[in-house]
Amino acid sequence: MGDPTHNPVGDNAAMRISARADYAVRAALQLAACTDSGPVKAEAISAAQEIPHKFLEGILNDMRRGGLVTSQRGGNGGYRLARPAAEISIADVIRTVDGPLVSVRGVRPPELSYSGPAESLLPLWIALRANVRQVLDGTSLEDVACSGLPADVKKLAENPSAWTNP
Amino acid sequence: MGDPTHNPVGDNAAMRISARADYAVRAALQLAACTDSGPVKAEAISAAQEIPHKFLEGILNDMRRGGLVTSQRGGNGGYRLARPAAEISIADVIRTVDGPLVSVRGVRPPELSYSGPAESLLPLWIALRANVRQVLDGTSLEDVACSGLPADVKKLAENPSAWTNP
DNA sequence: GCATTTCCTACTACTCTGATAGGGAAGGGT
DNA sequence: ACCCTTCCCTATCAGAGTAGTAGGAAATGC
Repeated sequence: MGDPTHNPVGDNAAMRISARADYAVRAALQLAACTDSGPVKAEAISAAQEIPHKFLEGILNDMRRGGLVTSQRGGNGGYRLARPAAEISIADVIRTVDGPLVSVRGVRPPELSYSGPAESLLPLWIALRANVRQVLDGTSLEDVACSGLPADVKKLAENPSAWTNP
Repeated sequence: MGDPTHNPVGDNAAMRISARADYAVRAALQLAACTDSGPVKAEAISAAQEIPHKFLEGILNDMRRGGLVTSQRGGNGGYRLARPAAEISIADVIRTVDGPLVSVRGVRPPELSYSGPAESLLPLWIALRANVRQVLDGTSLEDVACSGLPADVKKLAENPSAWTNP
């Protein structure tokens, strides 16, 4: 008992950022960087960020439907951000391609209800979500691509213990 | 364009707490509550928290292998916490049944590397993870089951805007 | 030896993830 | 008018993970 080499069920994490979300954010950052040089082709983004290009096409399409980017077909078409990079948060991008930021058992925290000794679990999930939002809603594409992370986020990332695995 | 009724791809969230993790925490809380009354049967937990009992059995087993609970078979056997409830964090429980807290595309943040305008994405994920840890590592079973959430967590949960969906 | 309760293995149904393939539709240049 | 480029749409796929269910073997206490 108390087996120190215990490995959980899978090697999969409890809260995971999907490849879609990661790719979407990186694509958006690429668009934020190349701001005043006309539309950027999917192929260019795919090459710059090493994202499978057909997969990326689908993601860019979702972002267009979500109103995050606009597109132009033909000759030298491509994509560009629909709004200034400073007005698009990382959370906006993730929500657009992956839905709500945080859920528990598939439902958003406010829809949950617990009883007995688990009653205070609901406020805990709410606090967790609030903390996730603080980082992802509070950081814009411009912050990441150019001007540097917001002060509070930078502070979190500067703590060396934040970089170590459990 | 900018379709206001846009619904992402699935209705699934970006970062989700699985049913396993939610059940595991609630079961552990139930054990934390019934501390000095001998071992608690899986069936009792399952009834109290409305968790499918065969599913719960598997989860309790994982927690035993992970050294979080001890078990006793036969007559009036059951489960109890292996350590005092104040010394087991919510993160401990989740890691035991679901692996690492946060991952991006299946790998833990420190293993990632980004280039170009996405370079500052790594510290962002690190900050995100730090914030998740702050809540889940900083809250014990006892906090949730009896003594009330830690001050900083309570503060997060008291903000009304934390309770609204985007 | 018998009831109880944990422990183990296997199985199922379904969904999600991370892609790939092929072609159709729009736009621009000449 | 033509053609080339680039986005846009639909379909398909293999593999993995999720949430359970089922049946029985092994331990414990009376």
